[in-house]
Formats: sequence, structure tokens, C-alpha cells
Amino acid sequence: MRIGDIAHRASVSVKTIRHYERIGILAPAERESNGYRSYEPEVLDRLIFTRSAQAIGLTLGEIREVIAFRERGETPCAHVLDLIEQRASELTERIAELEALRADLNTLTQRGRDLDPTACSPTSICHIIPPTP
Amino acid sequence: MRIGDIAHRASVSVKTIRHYERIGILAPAERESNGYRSYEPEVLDRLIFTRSAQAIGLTLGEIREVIAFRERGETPCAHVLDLIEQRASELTERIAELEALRADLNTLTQRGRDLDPTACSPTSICHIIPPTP
DNA sequence: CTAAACCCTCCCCCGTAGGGGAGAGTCAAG
DNA sequence: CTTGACTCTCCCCTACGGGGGAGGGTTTAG
Repeated sequence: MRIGDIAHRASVSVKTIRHYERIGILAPAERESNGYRSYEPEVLDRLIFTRSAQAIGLTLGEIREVIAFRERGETPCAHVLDLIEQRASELTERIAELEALRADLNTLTQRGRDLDPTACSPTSICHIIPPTP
Repeated sequence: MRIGDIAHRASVSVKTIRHYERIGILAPAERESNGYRSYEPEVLDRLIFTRSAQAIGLTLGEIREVIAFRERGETPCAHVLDLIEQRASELTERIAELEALRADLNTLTQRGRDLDPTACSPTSICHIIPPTP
């Protein structure tokens, strides 16, 4: 299979495939005599896995690590489970931060509706946004 | 006031001040005869505003626009209120996405605990992560 | 007088996941 | 024989908010 074929089948761009090779998600491809990359069908599995893993928020660096387990002949499951739990807990923190921010913004929206724009002095640029302590 | 003084008073770095000048948050500073930047006290207000606006999630580009209203002699309040409401609604969307992702991750965590690692075939790299359709 | 502490400009660097395009080679069909 | 569709490498670019450091000039206190 050539790079264009496999890219099409995996629904990614040719650039993406070459990028994955460069960062170690894919092993350096075999080459045809003309220098073109040549792929075995199982590379497609790896591309599909990569897409799926990205979809649940893993970075390419993490995905590369997971794949490295397989390359070493180990099952990556325990590591994957760690990553997932870790990402979930980071996510919980992140959501809490964003919710706090949203609450602040809602307060400011109300404040902005109550304040009189003509009373806004140039000194503070805009009196809707309160100075951070 | 020199750049180091004002940076210290605003709790930002000297690099930050120069960066703000370059991107138009601050007007080009007056210079002393030796070429050193020289600041009037009101610039400090602008820096404090910038910090406060960043704290509620505005980008430097948006902050620059807000300041531009002031420079044109208009009150930026209406624009600021728009930005805040827009940011709040983006945030609501973003939070929903992250919550959906977290739900997926929790499902996968359970799945990962139930599945047998020794039954994980190399083809799919790791069977905890399901293929995206 | 000298060393520390400022200040200046200029340019490259971080992370993330590739995209854009130059300039060149290759291959199949018409 | 040429045209169009592939492919190759290489290098720069994106957003964001600056940080790091080179290589210089200035100032101020001891």
C-alpha cells in the first residue's frame, strides 16, 4: 500500500502519516525501489488505534508510549488504564476550574448589566472587570 | 518610572511589558535620553486592567480591542459585556464537551478493570480503547 | 574605579498536531 | 511525448504568551 492509499483508508492526511513516522508513532516505512513508502495492512490498525486514542484525549506522545509497550511484547493495558484514570482526574479538576470561571463570568454579566456605561472612568479602562487583588 | 519599576509594581516581567508594547496593548513608551523606556503612572492602571482581564479569560488580542475603545474616547463597556457573554457561552459548550469526555473515560475505566489484559490482542494495540466508528 | 544591576535590540525557543508550499523525481494513461 | 496525479525531502508557519540568551550600552553605590 502506498502512503496515499493508507492515508485515505485511515481518514487522515498524507502529512499526518509522515508526521507520525517522524515522531515515532509509526516505524520508518519500507521503501519501494523508487523511494516511495510502502505499507503492510497492519499499519492501518495502528492508525485506527491512534485516532481512537486521540479521540479520548490521549496525546501523540502518550500514544507512542502505549505502542512502545506492544513493540516490547508487553500488553499495554495496565499503562492505558493508568493514563485513562489520570486523564479523568485531570479532567475533573479542569472542569471545576472552568465552572468557577463560568460562575465569575455570570456574575460579571449581571454586574455589566447593572452598571452605567457613562459612569465608567478611563482610569480603570472598564469598570465591569474588577481588579484582581 | 523605568520598565523594571513598573514591571515590579504590576507583578509582571520586563519581557511582558515589552511584549505588550509590541502587540499594541501599550503605546510605544517615551524614551529617556539614553534610550530607556519611561512610564507615566497611568500605564500601571492599564497593566493592572490587563491582568484582571486575562484572569477572566480574555486574550491579549481582545484586551487590545477593549483598550482601543478607550483610546478612541469611547466607553468599552458594551463591547466588554459582549465579550464576557460570548466567553461564558463558549465556556458552557466547552464544559459540556469535557463532561462528555469524562463520562467516556469513566466508562473506559470500568471497562479496563473488567477486561483481561492477557486477552488483549496486538492487532488492536490495546482492547480497552474501542475503535472510533 | 569597578562590579552589580539595569537597560537596549534581535533572534530563536517552548508545546500541539500537523498544514503550506518549494523544488524535484516518478509513473500511468492518452 | 506530454499531462496530471502521485511521491519525495526540506523548511517555514499557525495560535498563545511570553522566556532565554547573545551582545552590547548605562548607571549607581561602595
